[in-house]
Amino acid sequence: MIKAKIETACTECALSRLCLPVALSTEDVESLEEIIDRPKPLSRGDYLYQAGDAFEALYVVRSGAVKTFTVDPGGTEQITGFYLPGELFGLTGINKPAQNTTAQALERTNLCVLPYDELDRLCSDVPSLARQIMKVMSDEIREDHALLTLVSKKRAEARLATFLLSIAQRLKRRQLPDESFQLSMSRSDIGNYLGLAEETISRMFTRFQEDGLLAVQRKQIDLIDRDGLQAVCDS
Amino acid sequence: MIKAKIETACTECALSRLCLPVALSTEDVESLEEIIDRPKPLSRGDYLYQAGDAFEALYVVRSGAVKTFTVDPGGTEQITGFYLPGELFGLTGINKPAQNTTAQALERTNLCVLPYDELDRLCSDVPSLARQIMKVMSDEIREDHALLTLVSKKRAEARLATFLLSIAQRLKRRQLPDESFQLSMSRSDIGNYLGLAEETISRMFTRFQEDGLLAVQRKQIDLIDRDGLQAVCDS
DNA sequence: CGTCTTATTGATTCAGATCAACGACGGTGG
DNA sequence: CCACCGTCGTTGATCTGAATCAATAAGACG
Repeated sequence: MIKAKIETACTECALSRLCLPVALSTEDVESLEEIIDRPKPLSRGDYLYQAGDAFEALYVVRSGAVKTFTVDPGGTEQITGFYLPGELFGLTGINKPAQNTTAQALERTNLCVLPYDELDRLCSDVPSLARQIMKVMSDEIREDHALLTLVSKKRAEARLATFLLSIAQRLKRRQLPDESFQLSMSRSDIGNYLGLAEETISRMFTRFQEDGLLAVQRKQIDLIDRDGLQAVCDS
Repeated sequence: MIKAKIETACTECALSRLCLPVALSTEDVESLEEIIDRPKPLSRGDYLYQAGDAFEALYVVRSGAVKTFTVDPGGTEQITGFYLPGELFGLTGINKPAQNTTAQALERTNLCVLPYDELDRLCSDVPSLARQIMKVMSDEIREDHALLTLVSKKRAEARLATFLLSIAQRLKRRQLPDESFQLSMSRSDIGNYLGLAEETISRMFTRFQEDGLLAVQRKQIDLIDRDGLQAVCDS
């Protein structure tokens, strides 16, 4: 079957342990399987949905990366998350009339799409699925609180060091290289996310490099001294 | 019945329109009713639960006020929310081994306690209850994102003005006085929440007063020029 | 190969933190 | 009921981290 490469079943998917199926029986995964859509890959810059769109689905990144952001009434943009392979997003739309977030691909990206009305129906039959969704939501709330602490209480170096270690840790969980990787987002995106100017991000990268913590070449990052970076996180 | 005053049923409760029962049938509210516990009032400073405690329940404020906060590995405290009458909290513990948040009463406070294992069982029978909990969680995520934008992108005056208008709006929804009210949290708590020093909060209060936006007497706040305050939010 | 975007680096400014001192409540016990 | 003490809030002076403004450099892409 030609579509085989794209239509990887959940049961075959290397990410399934990290995704929704984690708490489900084989049988329940098969029910989930039936409602999942795997659309054609998105290109860098493509929107998955925009603020104001009807809420239709949850999404899981299979490959590539996605950012989500809100725009407040005054036009201020705030990036609320970067999503890497195996990560579920789109939860802010649940039971809301419309999306208030926009989601955009940061590079060529493949997704699993979980249409929400069918997912919701499935939740009635499979309580553990509802429970798993709630767990993912409560994880998201906790992560948001950690980010708030970072942005509200830590200095610029600590913010960037924490960000980099978080990316590395998430790559590692997906068994992707975590010492040497490509950032898919711009300096300006990182700054927006961390509440810093893009110039500050640049300067911090330079400083980390001078301090022998990492090697930077544009978007390519090589972690050299993780303990050192970890120490910077607490400053 | 002597306990009548404390044991106000959900169906009688003025807050029920704002609380979980909003999406439930009378019958389902009665099921919910059966699992709700209404303990004796808490005094200022009492802990509802602390980080590390087992996750046992969700909570609704009936009167008084509660703050929740996290403490990161380095000991940094971050207040993650203030909860007023009718507001549900405790969601970060769902499907987690333990609380990572601490909840503390800011003044004499009455609560409704929803034991989670029973609530979870009820969710299997009443899909709209699960849906309503998910909605509250996704609300919380959205609010956290709004707070992140506030802390990461706005100046001190805008942060405090937004905070005050948000309190007023929430009081109004509960039909409580929203022009003239008592803040139950300290300057230091407000500063912690908004990512500012307590001295800065003090100075902003003074400035707002000089500008004729409000009158402050210690914890007593009287809003004078809401449009003016609103304008400060966008600066 | 030229153009456009993204990143880097430097100079200067500024908002808010920090340090320090004082004042005003409010709770407690005599 | 009043006086004391401790906490909380206010105000002032100074410092500093990061923003902003400005210019250049380095890729990316057509």
